[in-house]
Amino acid sequence: MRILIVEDDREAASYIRKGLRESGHVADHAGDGEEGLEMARAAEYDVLVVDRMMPRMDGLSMVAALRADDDRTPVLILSALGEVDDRVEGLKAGGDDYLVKPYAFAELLARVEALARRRDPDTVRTKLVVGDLEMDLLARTVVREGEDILLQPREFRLLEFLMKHSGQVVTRTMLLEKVWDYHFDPQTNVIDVHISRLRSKIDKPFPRSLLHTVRGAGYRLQA
Amino acid sequence: MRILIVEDDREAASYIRKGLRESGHVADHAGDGEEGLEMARAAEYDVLVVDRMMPRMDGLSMVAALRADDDRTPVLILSALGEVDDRVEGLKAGGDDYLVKPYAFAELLARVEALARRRDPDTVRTKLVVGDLEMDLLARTVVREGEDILLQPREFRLLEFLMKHSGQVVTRTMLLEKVWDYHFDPQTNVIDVHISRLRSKIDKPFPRSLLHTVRGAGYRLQA
DNA sequence: TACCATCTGTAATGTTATTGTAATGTTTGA
DNA sequence: TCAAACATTACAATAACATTACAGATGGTA
Repeated sequence: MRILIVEDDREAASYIRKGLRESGHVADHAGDGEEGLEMARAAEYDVLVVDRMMPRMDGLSMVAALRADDDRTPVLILSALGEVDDRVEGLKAGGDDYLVKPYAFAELLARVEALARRRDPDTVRTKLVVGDLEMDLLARTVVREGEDILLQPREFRLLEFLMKHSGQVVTRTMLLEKVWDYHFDPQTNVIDVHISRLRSKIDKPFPRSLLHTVRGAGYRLQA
Repeated sequence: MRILIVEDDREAASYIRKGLRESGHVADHAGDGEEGLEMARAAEYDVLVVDRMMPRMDGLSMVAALRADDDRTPVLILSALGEVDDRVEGLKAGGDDYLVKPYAFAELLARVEALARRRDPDTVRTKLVVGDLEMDLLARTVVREGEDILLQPREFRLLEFLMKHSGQVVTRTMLLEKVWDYHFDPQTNVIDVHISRLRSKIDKPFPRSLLHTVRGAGYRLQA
């Protein structure tokens, strides 16, 4: 995600920037409202994080100017003021959310991501990618190294779930609930069998395997 | 909740501590900034309550040092000074909230709990860090100095427990109950064996060891 | 209806990794 | 210096996982 931070306090800005980058986003920085307006007009950002009080042009004026241009990029306003009236003022100026200093970075991150999600109704991911393995949810196809792989419906659901949680361990209980809709332990080895079948299709024909067993815990899909 | 009180006035400290404990929290105490910094680095706290003026290292310097480490644990600063400028200074140093003496304990409690809640509204702690040792609970991975470390399930549980109580002595009885689900003494050396195996993986290959024996008491994981 | 193909779960069997035990060695503190 | 506490090692039992074959269910088609 591309995020523009408009904040005159360089220290605060670099702190936010660093945190956003660590969470996998691209973050630019403008030092005041005028510069921020210019940058926001020049490039497409997914979210703007705007300090309320700044030299030259304050945050609210900047947002108002942007909205006058018909730019609807979501804006999170940062402010040291916390009164209800200030909050209302901030939202009236065109802000989409309002965060009062001091705030925890985790909260800023959560709000920024919420704003972005709100914009395009939860960014319907239609393609999943893990390493050289790709799944197209609409076409219901799976490809690895350019080779088409045919999966049975249950195998497809299983792989979809694993791909959506790639890098994380997925437990047997999670699989039973999310892939089989079982809410009890069937006392059989259904999972083992399907994992085995899936492996024979997505891993066996290729040099590097993606589906790893984490003994005592579950399975992990990882490049 | 785990809270660290950094306060040189022992009487004040024990008062706060007692109150926090009565509210169901675990509260540790450090007598000055240096000790506080050390303890905060060694263990994971949910909130730090830091007195502003202390011998050796004052509260603001301590918080600044912590932030320089990229430690974002929420900090409530206690101070006898009440001017607006002091408050700003406190927040600039990296404090998250500021409470002026004299205060009512109820207010301190409210603020501490608010800070903890604000930190992650719904995010569960998924990563544990002790020194250069990191554990990702979702991915079920352990890394030290950038090296991946493979652990057996029981070793993983053991280390997870030690990391969650880092800086504290963990007794054999605690380990038997929480890692083995034994509620009796198996009269064997299971723990010794597993501690040994864990050490050979997380400590032996590295210059500084983290897992220390506390003779007659148990073990302590500390940077 | 009968036929066929496809999909999925079960169960039997094979394989491997993990864990506790016990034997033995080492350190520590009184 | 001695006993207790802790550390290390090897090994065998067993629990966890993998694979295969098979059979019931389902749905389409003549």
